[in-house]
Amino acid sequence: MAKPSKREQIVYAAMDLFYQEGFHATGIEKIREKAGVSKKTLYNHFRSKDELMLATLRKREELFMSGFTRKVEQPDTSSRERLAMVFDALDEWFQEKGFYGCMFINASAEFSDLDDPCYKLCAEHKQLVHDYIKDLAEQAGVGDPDELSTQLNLLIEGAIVQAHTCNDKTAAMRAKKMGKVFIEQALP
Amino acid sequence: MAKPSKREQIVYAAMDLFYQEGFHATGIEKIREKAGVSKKTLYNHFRSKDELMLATLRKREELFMSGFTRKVEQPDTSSRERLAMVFDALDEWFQEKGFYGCMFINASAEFSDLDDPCYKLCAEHKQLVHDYIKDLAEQAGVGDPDELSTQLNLLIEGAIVQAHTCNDKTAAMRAKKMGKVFIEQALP
DNA sequence: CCACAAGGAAACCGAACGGTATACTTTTGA
DNA sequence: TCAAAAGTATACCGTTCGGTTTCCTTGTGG
Repeated sequence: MAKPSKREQIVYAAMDLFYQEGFHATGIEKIREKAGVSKKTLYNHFRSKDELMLATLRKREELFMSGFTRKVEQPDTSSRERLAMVFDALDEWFQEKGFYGCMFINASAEFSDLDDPCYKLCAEHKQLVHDYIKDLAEQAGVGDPDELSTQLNLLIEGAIVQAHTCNDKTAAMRAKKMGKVFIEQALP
Repeated sequence: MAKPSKREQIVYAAMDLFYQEGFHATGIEKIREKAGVSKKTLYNHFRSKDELMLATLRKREELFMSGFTRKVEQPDTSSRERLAMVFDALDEWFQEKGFYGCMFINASAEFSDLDDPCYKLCAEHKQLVHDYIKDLAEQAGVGDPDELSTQLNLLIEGAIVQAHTCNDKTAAMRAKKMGKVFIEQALP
C-alpha cells in the first residue's frame, strides 16, 4: 500500500486519540508524537486544533460509511435482508478491540452547543446514516421508509450506547431482534 | 426552602457546567465562580477535581432517579401502564430547556477506560435504571422481566441519543410507540 | 544541478490549568 | 463570650495547553 501522506498520518493519529481519550483530553503534542511529525508540519496542514477535529470527524464519517455499506451490501441479498444486516454490521463493530462507542455521539457529548461546528457535523452524520437506511427501505418497498429508518436508527443508537456505556456486547443482536419486528410490520 | 450548604452550592454549580460544557472543558475556577465560593472552600470539601466529578455524578444519579420514579409512579396506574409511562417521563425531560443528553452517556464518552471511576459510575447508573424497570415489569407479571427491561432500556438510550445528537424532540414518543410493541408482546 | 518548498528539532510565548499558601474575616457552638 | 472552625480574597506554584518562531536538513521537480 502506498505510504500515507503527512496529512493522513496526522488525521489517523488524531482519530485514534480523539476516539479513545476524547477531544478536550487530547493535546496537540500527543497527536504530533503519535503521528510522528513535527509541530510545524501539523500546523502547516491544519490551522488549529478545531480545524483538525473537524477534518478528523469528516474522515471518520467517510471511513464509517464505506465500511458500513460494505458490510451491509453483501452479494445476493435483498434490500429487505440488508435492512436486518445493518445490525450484523453493528455487531462486528462492537466486537472490535478498540470499540469506544460512536465517535459522533461522543463528540456531541463534548460539544453540545447547537451552533458548534463539531456538533453540526455529528448531526449531519446521523442524517447520512438515516438517509442510507431510508434508501434501503425504499428499495425494499416499504410504505413509509422515513419512519422505518428513524425507528431502526433509534435501535442503532440504543445498541451503541448499551454496548459502550453498559459494556454489553450483545446489544446489536438484541436490536436486530427488535428491529425485525418493525421490518416485518412495514413489509408484511 | 433551607439555604443550601456550601458543599451543595459547589455540586450544583459543577453539575450545570459539567453537563452543559463537559468535564474536561470545565475548569475549577469556573465552578468556583458559579458556586460563589472561594477556592479554599471548594478544596476543603473536595480533595480534587476528580473527587468533585464523582460527587457530582452521584448527586445527578440521585436527582435523576427521584425525578424519574416520581413521574412514572402516577397515582392509580398499574405497573403495566407505568412501563409505558417511562417514555412520557423521557418526553418531559427532552422538552426541558437545558437538555443536553444523558449526563452519564456524556461522561462515559469522556472517560472510556473501563477502570475509570467515572465510567464505572455511569455503568452503575444504567444498571440502576435497568433494575427499576425490571421491577416494574416483574410487578406487572412479565415472564422475563430482565429481557423486557433490557429492551426498553435500549429504546430509552436510543431516544436520548436521537433527542440530543439529532436534536429530535419527538424521539420519546417514537420510543413509546415502539416500546408498546414489546410490552404487549410480554403481556398478552 | 540547484532553487525552493516541505519537514524536523527545539526553544519559546502567553494563557489557562489544577492545586496550594497566606492573611484576614465571619460564623458558630459549648 | 470567645476560641475554633469555616469562609473569603488573592497571590502564587509548577505544569500543560494551543500555537509561533527560529534555524537547519531533506527531498524533489524543472
